[in-house]
Amino acid sequence: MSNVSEIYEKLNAHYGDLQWWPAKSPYEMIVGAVLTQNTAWSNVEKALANFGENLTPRFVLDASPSELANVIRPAGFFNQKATYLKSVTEWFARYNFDVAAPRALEILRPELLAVKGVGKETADSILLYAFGLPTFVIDAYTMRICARHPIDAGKGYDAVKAHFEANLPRDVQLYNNYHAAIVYTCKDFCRKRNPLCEKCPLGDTCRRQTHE
DNA sequence: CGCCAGGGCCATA
DNA sequence: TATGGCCATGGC
Repeated sequence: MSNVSEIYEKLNAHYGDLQWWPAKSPYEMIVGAVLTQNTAWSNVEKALANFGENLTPRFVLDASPSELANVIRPAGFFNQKATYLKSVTEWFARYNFDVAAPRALEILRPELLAVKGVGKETADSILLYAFGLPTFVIDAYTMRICARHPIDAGKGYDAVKAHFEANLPRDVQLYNNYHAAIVYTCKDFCRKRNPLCEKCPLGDTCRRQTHE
């Protein structure tokens, strides 16, 4: 029984089965994954809302860089992200903007990592939450949980990802739910500024019981 | 006012 | 391979 699975049991007991990502469609999920890079989700929501009826691959591909940048302005880094959205959408076009057909993780992940603006976290998020493939997502929240709890996951994205996957059944629903629960936990309790360790589902194993 | 947010790219050593 | 600078908005 590893700490990885023990922590999951506690999170699942608190949050239940989330089966998550705040998006109405796979393409919206992909756009959100890029827009949320080092950005508060509240700002991503504003940018997504700015698309209106234009949250489509066609609009993103056809819009001028400055036009697209203006739409996503509230999400920050808008010039970079405009080009990133175009490049990831061009990649998605290879698959007819369709996530339904069977895809191999071993093919899609290297392809995504070769896309400008798609790093490991964004790639894994897209693969797990849009394509439904079993790859564990590591983000700043996951790193924070690892730092505050007795999880000897090693250092760096690849090591932490490998540690989680090695200690869990290779299951898409589980990966989805686990990462979602980590995000909820960090937003609700395990915050950087005002952590609520007393009420946190993981409070009993937290190394940071006291607030500075 | 400063710090932070669900990263990633690029230059440099 | 591993840092550091850079990108930028909005909430607190």
